[in-house]
Amino acid sequence: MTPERNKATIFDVARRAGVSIKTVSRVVNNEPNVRQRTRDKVLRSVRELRYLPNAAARELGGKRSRVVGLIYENAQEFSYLNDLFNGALRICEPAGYTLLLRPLTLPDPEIIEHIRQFALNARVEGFVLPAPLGDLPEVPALLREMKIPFAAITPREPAPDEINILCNDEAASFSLTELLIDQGHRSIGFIKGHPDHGASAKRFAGYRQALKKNGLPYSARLVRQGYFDFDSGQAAAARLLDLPQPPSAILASNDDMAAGVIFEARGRGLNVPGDLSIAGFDDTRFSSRIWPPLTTVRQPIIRMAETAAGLLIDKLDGSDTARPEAPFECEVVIRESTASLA
Amino acid sequence: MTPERNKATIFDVARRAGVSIKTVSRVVNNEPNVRQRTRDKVLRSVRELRYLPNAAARELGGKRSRVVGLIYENAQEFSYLNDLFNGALRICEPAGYTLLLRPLTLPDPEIIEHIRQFALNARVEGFVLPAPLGDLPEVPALLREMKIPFAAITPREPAPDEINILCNDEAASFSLTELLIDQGHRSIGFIKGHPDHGASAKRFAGYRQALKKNGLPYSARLVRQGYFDFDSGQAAAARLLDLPQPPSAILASNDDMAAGVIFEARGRGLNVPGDLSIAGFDDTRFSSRIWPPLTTVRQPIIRMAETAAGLLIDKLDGSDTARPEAPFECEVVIRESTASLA
DNA sequence: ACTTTCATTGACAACGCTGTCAGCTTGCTG
DNA sequence: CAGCAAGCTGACAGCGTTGTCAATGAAAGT
Repeated sequence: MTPERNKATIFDVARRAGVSIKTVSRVVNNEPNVRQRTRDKVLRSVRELRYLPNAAARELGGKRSRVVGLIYENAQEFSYLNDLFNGALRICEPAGYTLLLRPLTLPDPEIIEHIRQFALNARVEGFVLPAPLGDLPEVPALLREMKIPFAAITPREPAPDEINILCNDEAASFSLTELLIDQGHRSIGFIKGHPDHGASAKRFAGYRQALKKNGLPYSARLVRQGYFDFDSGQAAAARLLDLPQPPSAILASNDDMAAGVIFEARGRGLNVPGDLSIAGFDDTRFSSRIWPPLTTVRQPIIRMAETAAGLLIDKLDGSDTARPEAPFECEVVIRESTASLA
Repeated sequence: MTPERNKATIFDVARRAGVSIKTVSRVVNNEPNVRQRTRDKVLRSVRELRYLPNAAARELGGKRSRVVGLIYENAQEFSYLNDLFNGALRICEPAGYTLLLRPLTLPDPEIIEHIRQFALNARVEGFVLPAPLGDLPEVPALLREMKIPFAAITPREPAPDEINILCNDEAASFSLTELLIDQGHRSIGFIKGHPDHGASAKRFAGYRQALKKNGLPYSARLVRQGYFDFDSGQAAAARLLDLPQPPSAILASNDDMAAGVIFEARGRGLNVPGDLSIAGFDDTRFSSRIWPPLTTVRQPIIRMAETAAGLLIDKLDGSDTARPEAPFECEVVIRESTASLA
């Protein structure tokens, strides 16, 4: 069944280089205490024989699987997942790590058990933990209990000795809100994100701060709860637009919901952005493809994922360079779904 | 570094059950020639000790990695990839296989080398090969050369002894075109898909057949080449709409391009579907979320992926039940981007 | 009852690597 | 130039399975 494979083993390399297998092992694993000349000899025969270490033997002998797990919520926006995966993969692959994906469906009372099984079955050495899984307290708790290191990509408070990648959601939300205010909007609706996502609170906070700083009143009527999906965005928009004095702009906590707002506005014959300005978050693949193209906030997900994977692997490899990461900067992308109030 | 793991080994199980490790191995691997009573005894201690076979030892001893690779074009529509992955995973995981993803960027002169490296590094035993990679002749050729079985999900001619999952693209395209004809459209533009995708030709063929059967003339002017992306769809639409006698309906070979057509139509102040009916293919996540919601064709990707993975694993496991699969049925989804000609 | 056959079971050698530890070289120190 | 530390190298024992093959037990045929 199994196809023919790379046949050269560490013995072949050792014989050809005239050293012991242990020395080959040292060279291949970049361990210290090998004379340069010896190292070169070994590397040459590695190349000549196209030697590829047998991962199974490596794991069995060395207790290291070199597997990094990436668990995520299945309902997440695909472009987010795609960036996440590609970013992490770009780091893991050259470092000799295998990146394993595992979707999880929320809510799920057995989620902890599923993660545990996955970690065990796949021999995961470390996890990349994107939002919203990193926001659930029990997930980090489980990993701590299992003593599996993880790199969270989520706007929570960074715990000591744990890797946590942040971006300045709050500041971005602030800017976006100010943009609308600068355009003359005085009544700005806000659709909150899923309460289990840490980003939701941050984005909401940025909105409130911008109102406050610009002397605009905060009205709870203009704020609706959403759940990051299209339908909840549409529903929230419907209620905002049904208000006796509907807002002239709506800020949705992500683009899916913003798309729902546009959908609802169109259904009511409203002109966007003429009658209603709309902005979102995330700069999804489709944000620029819908009509009108969406004003939104772009997170550097790929770089965040790269950093997360990089720090995690450093930790797994023991090259513990403890460096506190500065939050990543979000970027406001201004498109055509927002306009000055006539 | 490596966290504490499941400690029970095959020896522990064997001792507890009062048998040899080989017998435990037999039971765990569902091999024949074990008395039922013995099997039960072993299974009980497996359960009691929460025994989990060590995958590395298994691979080292048995030469089987139980890794299935899923390579895909990175530019692919995410929802397609997501369905693909989830479908395949749903089969692989319970069967004890690890599903490994590997994005590939096209075009890439070294793609073959990348796939080869991936197969070697990850010890891939079998591949799920979705379009358009399965359409490239060199990819199946490489896998045949490496003697790695694969299950292609692509509308090519099924090769003997190879797994190939099909769906009736052509018939779906035919239906979609007839739908427009039934709505009174007599001048229907068509935007072809990427020439490297097998589906493109099928979809185009269905269009032509429908015209022919309904006695409508075929005009090359009404056909433009696209590349499955939004921009090429928009560009093609621009040229069709610039025609002295523009079509009253446009059929795009996928939804991304159809979204581009809508975008272009809106930019010109055209009313969709009032002035122009538009339909696409694939029923992307956003197809129902853009305005107007898109009439399109839905493929049962998840089921296709499940079937592909299932047949592949059967083959890897040696339970070779050679069964010719009937093509999967696509489903025309009628939404609001198409309407009767006034 | 005595083979013969086949199902069932176990002993033990791989599999290809890393960890441990001992031994041999060097280079320095005084 | 002895004496010692540090650098370098190799021998060898695992690691936890599966594959091979021989041994045993049970069923069937004569």
